[in-house]
Amino acid sequence: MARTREFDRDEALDRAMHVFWDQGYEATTLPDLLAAMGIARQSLYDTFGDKHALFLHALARYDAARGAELRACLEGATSVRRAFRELFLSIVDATIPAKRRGCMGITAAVELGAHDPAVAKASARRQRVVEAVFFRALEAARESGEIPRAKDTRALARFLVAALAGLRVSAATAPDPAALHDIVDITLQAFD
Amino acid sequence: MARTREFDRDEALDRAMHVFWDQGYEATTLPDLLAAMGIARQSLYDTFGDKHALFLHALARYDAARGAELRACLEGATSVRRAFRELFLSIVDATIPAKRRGCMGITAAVELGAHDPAVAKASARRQRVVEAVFFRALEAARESGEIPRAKDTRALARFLVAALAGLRVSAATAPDPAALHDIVDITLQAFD
DNA sequence: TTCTATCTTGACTGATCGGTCCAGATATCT
DNA sequence: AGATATCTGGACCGATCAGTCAAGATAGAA
Repeated sequence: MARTREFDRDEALDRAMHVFWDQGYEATTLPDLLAAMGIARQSLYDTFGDKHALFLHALARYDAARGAELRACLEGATSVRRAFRELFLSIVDATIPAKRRGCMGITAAVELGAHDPAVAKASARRQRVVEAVFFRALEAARESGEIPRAKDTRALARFLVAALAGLRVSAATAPDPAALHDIVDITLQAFD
Repeated sequence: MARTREFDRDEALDRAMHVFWDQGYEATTLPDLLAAMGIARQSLYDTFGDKHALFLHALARYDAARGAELRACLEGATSVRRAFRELFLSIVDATIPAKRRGCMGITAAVELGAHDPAVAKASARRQRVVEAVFFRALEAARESGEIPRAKDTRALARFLVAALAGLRVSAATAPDPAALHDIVDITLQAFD
């Protein structure tokens, strides 16, 4: 009936995601995207809509991948505290070296959130999802006795979401391993 | 000998700062700047150089103002802990309402830091300055006995810098007062 | 008053932006 | 094999970008 698409939609979206992730929204041009995605201009518009729509698709993909990663980190962990420690340290390690890539979610929220309702909504949603993942893990830990019964796990989850963002910003701003480890250590004291 | 400048340099720079602060670097156009500053194109180039140089000037001005503000908050406070509480809460209050303006420093670092050496350098410097201000306040508090002698004030200062960034990102992403107050409360437990 | 250095203004430039259109290629279905 | 729907590539569009240039206005020095 018709010609089939020659490129893989998800792979192309993945590549677009990485370009936006690396450069932000405004600094990314269509030629940048086309080169990275390896597809023609018209294919991009046919498949994803315009630049803004493509960005939202990429952001959703990022959120999904990131959410899965977080869940994998925390669910079924023997010690939630240790799981969070590893999570934070993995961010420290991932942000320091040559691959100086931050968090696409934070970049999107900071760069566009104030003026772009769709991005603001996505950001708020992402924050809720992460908080929920954290909260579930903390609740499980409280029931298992790892965390004191008296702990306000809702507040702790919120704090950890903010701490994660703070760590990422710090890591992106001044990648000093010693300082970042200090930050992680004190953050984890919130479990006591 | 020659005609005198008709506009006030600092006031014009201040207005440019607010535009960048509000919109970020890439999304801000020369016409935006000229309209806000109320000066002609040529005057901008003569006085501040190109857009990028103007941004660096604006960022430096922001850092100076912000640094003075922080010092005023912390220096001479009777209780450092209470001073930090007020500092954090002022950010919560300032970020929530209509004036949904984030932190120009974080925006600059996140949007440009990875690819713009001058901005990266300014961001790192700002972080060092803020950490130093925090550190001094904490040291003074330790000597006055407000904080336990055993506290690692260097680490605590670093943590508080990160916490501040995390709070700002959270406030910009999902301005829920209850959640933000939870975050502040747990952050302040680091003093115990 | 005259001279002159500098400010102001607005037109202009080449480049690049995001987005559209069209012609030709191609794979699937009948 | 033929018909056709869709993909691909590249030319093209008006708009807008940051930055420059030149001409006129203006204030201070002599």
